[in-house]
Amino acid sequence: MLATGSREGKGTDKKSARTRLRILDAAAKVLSTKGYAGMRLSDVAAEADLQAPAIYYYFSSRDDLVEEVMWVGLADMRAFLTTALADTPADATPMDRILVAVEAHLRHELEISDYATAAIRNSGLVPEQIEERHRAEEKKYGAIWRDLVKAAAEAGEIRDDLDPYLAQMLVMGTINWAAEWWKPQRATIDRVVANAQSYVRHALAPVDR
Amino acid sequence: MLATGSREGKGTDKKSARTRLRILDAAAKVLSTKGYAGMRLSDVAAEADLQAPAIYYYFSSRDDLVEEVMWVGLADMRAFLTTALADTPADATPMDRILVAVEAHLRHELEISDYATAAIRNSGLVPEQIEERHRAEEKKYGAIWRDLVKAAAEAGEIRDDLDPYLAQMLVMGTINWAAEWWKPQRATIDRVVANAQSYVRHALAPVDR
Amino acid sequence: MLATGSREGKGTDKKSARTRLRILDAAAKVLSTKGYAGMRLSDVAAEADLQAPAIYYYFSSRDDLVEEVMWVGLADMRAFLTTALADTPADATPMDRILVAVEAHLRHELEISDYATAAIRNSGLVPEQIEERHRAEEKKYGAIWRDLVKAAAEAGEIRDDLDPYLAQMLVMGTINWAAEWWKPQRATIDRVVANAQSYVRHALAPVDR
Amino acid sequence: MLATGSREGKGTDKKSARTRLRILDAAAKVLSTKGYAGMRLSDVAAEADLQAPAIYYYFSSRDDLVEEVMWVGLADMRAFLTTALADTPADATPMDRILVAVEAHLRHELEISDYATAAIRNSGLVPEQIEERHRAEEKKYGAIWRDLVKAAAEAGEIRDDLDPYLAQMLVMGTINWAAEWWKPQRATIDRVVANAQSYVRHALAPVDR
DNA sequence: AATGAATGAGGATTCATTCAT
DNA sequence: CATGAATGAATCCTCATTCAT
Repeated sequence: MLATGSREGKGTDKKSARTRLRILDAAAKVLSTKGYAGMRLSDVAAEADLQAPAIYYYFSSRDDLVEEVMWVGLADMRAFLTTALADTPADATPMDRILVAVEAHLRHELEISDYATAAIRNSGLVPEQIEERHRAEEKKYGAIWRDLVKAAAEAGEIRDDLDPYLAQMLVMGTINWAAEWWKPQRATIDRVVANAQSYVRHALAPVDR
Repeated sequence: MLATGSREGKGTDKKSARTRLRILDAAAKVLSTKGYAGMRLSDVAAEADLQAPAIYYYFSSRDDLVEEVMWVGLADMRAFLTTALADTPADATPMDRILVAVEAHLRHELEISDYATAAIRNSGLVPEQIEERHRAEEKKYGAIWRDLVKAAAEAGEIRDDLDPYLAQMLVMGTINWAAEWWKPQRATIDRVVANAQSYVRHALAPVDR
Repeated sequence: MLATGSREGKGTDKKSARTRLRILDAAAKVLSTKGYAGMRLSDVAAEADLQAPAIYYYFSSRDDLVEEVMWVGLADMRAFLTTALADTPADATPMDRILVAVEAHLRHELEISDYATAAIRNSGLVPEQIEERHRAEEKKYGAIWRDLVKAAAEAGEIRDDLDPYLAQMLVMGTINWAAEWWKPQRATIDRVVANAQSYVRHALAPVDR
Repeated sequence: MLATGSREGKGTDKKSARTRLRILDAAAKVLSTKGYAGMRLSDVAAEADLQAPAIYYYFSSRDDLVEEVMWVGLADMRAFLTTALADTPADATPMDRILVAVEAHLRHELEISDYATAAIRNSGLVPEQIEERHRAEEKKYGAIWRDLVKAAAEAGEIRDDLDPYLAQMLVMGTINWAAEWWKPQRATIDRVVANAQSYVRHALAPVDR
């Protein structure tokens, strides 16, 4: 659905690039639904409306395709988050920035969900080789959050009884898990975002007195 | 590690029952690591220290085994939670009970992790047939939480700006996600529990005034 | 490297004919190295410095290409041998003529080796259809040798204890096998020729008395 | 048809060992006919009268199977040759021993032909990995011949104008090539052996005077 | 109660071949 | 004349499952 710019040689051009993207989208969808081991190339091909061997014209192996989906999932997420934070007014407090991040993460996860869900859900299910490179990208994303939490802690916007690392992980759980339960019928994304922001703010903030 | 009683015929006996449990434990372990589609019977067999065909003496199919692991995962969790709540002093507030539930869930998830993680992680990855029966069991577990949240909301212990359903889901995310990141080296379970309880209490509670 | 005239329409012209030859040369090389079943059109294309589908402009199928290589291999060999024998002085003995043939065969095999090796090595490995037409060509080549041996036998230049047919086959082995072991580093072609001639002459000739 | 003793664990016992051997025999047959790249596991399976996947119960991969066939081909040949030479009377001359070797090689090649032909024909057609290990075994076999030729040369039983290395190669060609042309209809093995021995003796021996 | 042996149904991947450009 | 894109027919290999013992 959205892939950060163009990657690799073969076809930044027209038809070719679109086919490649169609395959990537299809893979993201299947991957987020069936998981790494459950993704069959024939499913991906059907979803992309072509024959399975055609995939090999664009990706050298199944794992190559998976890796790119997961990479795109995280990279797009990071790009989205980075942009959102860059757009934050200069006078925003560290906690404001955390809430901006919560919104960005949720909106991306629930709207572009295929890539993001694929990346999130298959985190521990892929073979070592993919895992490693994925882990590296994951670290970069986590680093942004760590900095956000750290800044808030130093500004006294996080309660003393919370360990910054654990706090960060609990927040990630709060928002990552949404991919598992959220369905459009249950609540609008706007409502989910509003609730999650309130939930997270109070979860972290010192008690007003 | 712990399976709530034995269902079905075959083995309430001694050796037989123990082998069956060994297989179940092995399956839980593999299932929580590799996911539904990635679990091979030969892996399970190796982990249980026997040959793959032997599994068929105790389970009629791969899916049957998976289903039982996931069922045990949830059933044990529910039993554990129910017991914990039953042991709560009569004068405990609804919020106190929620925090007891947070602790029970986390301890079970992180200590007995294999069954619980298997059940949690594979929630959306199993085939319809299993999914359906699992969903039914999941509902029962969710109902306990729904009642806890509802009671707290009616007692005015949950902020007005939170939708009870969404609040419940956010809490589940907070604690379910721990299975993905927690490792003994990073923090003791006691610390995780304490942090999560504080996090959840403040996430839900009305602002002190 | 050398193809006896151009058969078929397509390209007696310049560039076209050259490309066709480049493909044929490439196929000969790959065929002599990897064998019939191991020859991939993409290998041939790479060797000829073009894309695989381009081959179809010059040859109607993979087998067609193979067949032509093998045919050229034998046809060139026969042409070379025929020329060499025609150049033999009128007073040459039948044995002299055999030794001329040994030299011609060896030089051609080891110098133009690709086509010859391809033809020799894949003799029994190609599908029936090709095999049959190849066998016919092979017979013509074998006929020359049969006549050479026969003439020598009738002139009393071959020992009585040798069966002419078997003798011919043993000679063919002596010289055909060189394609398998000969490498420029080990010995010059001149030395191989000299040794082979001596070897064959004595192998066949009646004992001096 | 004949494999030197028992190799590896799985089954030196009854049925299992026999099935394994049936597969090996089948592979040798197909390999000698179609060549490395042309050998399909389904062909082997059909020849061995079982389903293709069953092969994986005995061999871990196609290449593994090929390698064992080729190894057996050479190893059996060497064992056969060694035995034949050991049985040679003490007063045999070096040339006598060469002729014994010629007979042993030919008989083995033409009678057990599948393994031997497979090993001989596919010498240059297999992938590097197999080639390397095969080459090692081939060296051992070649060493026996080198010693035979060397001994004959030192005893003055080989003409001075022949290079020992080239002479050895020419002999190998004489006898190896028989696998390509010999068919029971054309001549008995006894006749082939007799002709080849006479051919080789005179090819190498100094001229009587 | 458990295993060795074997099978059948897939699933990834390769490759000759086609076709529009 | 040649290529990029795509396809269909294999082919290797894996894995759940069966069955005789």
